[in-house]
Amino acid sequence: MFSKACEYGIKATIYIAVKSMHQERVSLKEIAEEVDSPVAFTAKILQSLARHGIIDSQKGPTGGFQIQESKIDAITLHQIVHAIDGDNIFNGCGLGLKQCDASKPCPVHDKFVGIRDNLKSMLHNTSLYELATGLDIGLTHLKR
Amino acid sequence: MFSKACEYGIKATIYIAVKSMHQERVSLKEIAEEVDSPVAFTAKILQSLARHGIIDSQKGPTGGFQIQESKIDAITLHQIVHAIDGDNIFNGCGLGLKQCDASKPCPVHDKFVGIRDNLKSMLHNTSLYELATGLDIGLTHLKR
DNA sequence: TCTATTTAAGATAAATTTGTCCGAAATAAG
DNA sequence: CTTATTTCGGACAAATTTATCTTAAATAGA
Ligand code: FES
Ligand code: FES
Repeated sequence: MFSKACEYGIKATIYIAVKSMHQERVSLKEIAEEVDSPVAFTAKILQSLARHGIIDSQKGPTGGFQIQESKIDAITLHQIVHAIDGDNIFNGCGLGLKQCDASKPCPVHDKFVGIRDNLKSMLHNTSLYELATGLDIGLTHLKR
Repeated sequence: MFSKACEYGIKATIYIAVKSMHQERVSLKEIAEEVDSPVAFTAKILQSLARHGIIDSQKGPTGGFQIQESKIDAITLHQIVHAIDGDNIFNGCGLGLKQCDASKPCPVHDKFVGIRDNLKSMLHNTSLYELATGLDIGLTHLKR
């Protein structure tokens, strides 16, 4: 469904959000540890998220990653997924046709569009805040 | 969403079904042409579908692929996807945790399970027959 | 200023997926 | 039986994704 990069990116962002809500900056090493992801690969993903303006990064001792508390509420899963995996999952044809278009639909178009739109609106309606809160109060987990 | 192999496999199966409904066997070459897929790769996928008992193959001159007409109605998209992509998409965690389990859910579990179940039931409820019919009467297309 | 620490960036490598090639096996037809 | 045609099977190759390594840049603190 999502790429590994996206899975790691989502988990990392949620973890950073939890820490940010407690006014703590967090290091790459800690993130990779808590998220169960390869350190250097995670670094790449976080760099990309930083360039997309979703997270902030700070170099040097006491450096690390954080998210402005005021933004946590406004960031959606959609933004994260879009930043990492692009928009093919949101607009692409389920059978890989170059263009998904109801005027020349593939055999699964009608059935597929519903699922795709479901996913899209779920991601749009899910805020980083609620995901981080669930994790913070121990309702959900990042490893298993 | 689906792998390339799965996309090709679905399109090929639908095309074979259309031909089979007209009592015609169809060659690999024709399938790859009509489905816009690489010939040799398509051969691999069709071999796999044949081993899974979803399609029949026949070697030699006048050989090719076909589907028993009586089965077309009973074959579902789910069977095809499951044969090629396995069941990770149906049961796997959206964030890649080793096990998706409501008793130790990942942050997106509750939201994700709905989407995943939607997809699953859509694939279960979509028969090869209806997809092939749509294509046969020119309502849908395999290339673009 | 110097050092230690942490992220940035680019090159490189490993793993997986996608795609190709070629000889073998089956089989229809002359 | 021989030949032409078609799928089968395994090895091989290319492309993409995932993961690592190394050096540079920033920066906090001694
Ligand atoms: S054309 Fe294939 S999903 Fe729309
Ligand atoms: S645990 Fe992640 S989707 Fe169920």
